[in-house]
Amino acid sequence: MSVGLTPSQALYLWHGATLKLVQSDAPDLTMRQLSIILHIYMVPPPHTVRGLAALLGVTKPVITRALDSMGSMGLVRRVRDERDRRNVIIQRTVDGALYLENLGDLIVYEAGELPL
Amino acid sequence: MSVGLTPSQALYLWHGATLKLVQSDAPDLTMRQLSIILHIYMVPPPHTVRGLAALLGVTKPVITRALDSMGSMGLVRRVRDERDRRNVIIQRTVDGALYLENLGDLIVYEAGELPL
DNA sequence: ACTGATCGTTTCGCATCCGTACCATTATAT
DNA sequence: ATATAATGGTACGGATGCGAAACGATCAGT
Repeated sequence: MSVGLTPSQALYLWHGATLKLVQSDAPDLTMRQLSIILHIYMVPPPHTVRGLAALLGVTKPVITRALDSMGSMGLVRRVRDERDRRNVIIQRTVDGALYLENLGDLIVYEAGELPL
Repeated sequence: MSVGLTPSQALYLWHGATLKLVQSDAPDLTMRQLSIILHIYMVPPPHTVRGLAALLGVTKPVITRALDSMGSMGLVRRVRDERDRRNVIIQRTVDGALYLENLGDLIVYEAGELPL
């Protein structure tokens, strides 16, 4: 199954998906927050604050605040690393998995609506 | 050319694309702003403040402010409708077209990196 | 001409996000 | 034991976004 995508199709896809995302009542994540939660769920652990900050090219407080926000939404969870108690390991949650599952379905649906 | 996309592939695609977008020096658009500019460029004109507000399900000032921001970035342009001077027609710009062209290429590149 | 509706903008108070700088805790090296 | 480094969090001032409400300009109906 190939995912050959033209630039025009790519933009149509993003147009439809972001529109649905904005229209929905789902929590309105920042682009950075979305990038963070996607990374946490799509890339094998462990994930740390410092690692995410370096990956995104932003400062640590950005990650801390994003985890605060998404944590209060129940999308991610913080756990102290017992092997090195300076670290905080960011973990997935059921609600976070549901959120991304919903996002994935939304994009797939938009892809189905694409003009070929 | 089919765009069959599994939910997993969709999330990988968004993961890669949002990550590159955050990492880049490109102006950091809000999800709403991104949705607006995509709509302006992907859907035939005319585009008005009220129409966009209704489409996104947000209030008018949100659109006004988004146009202020993106206007100062040179991504969109406002023009009075001479047939009905109450209306403001939102138009495309060269810089806006370049911005979206870049976004489209970025997504296409990520799609090429997708695990099949 | 007058009235009411429509459209975009502005103002207001509030919430959130940003980067810089600093702090508390914990680990490592000497 | 002490000093140094590393990690995440907090405080701060500034920038930006938000919705509700009010405003000025313009149009349409009578």
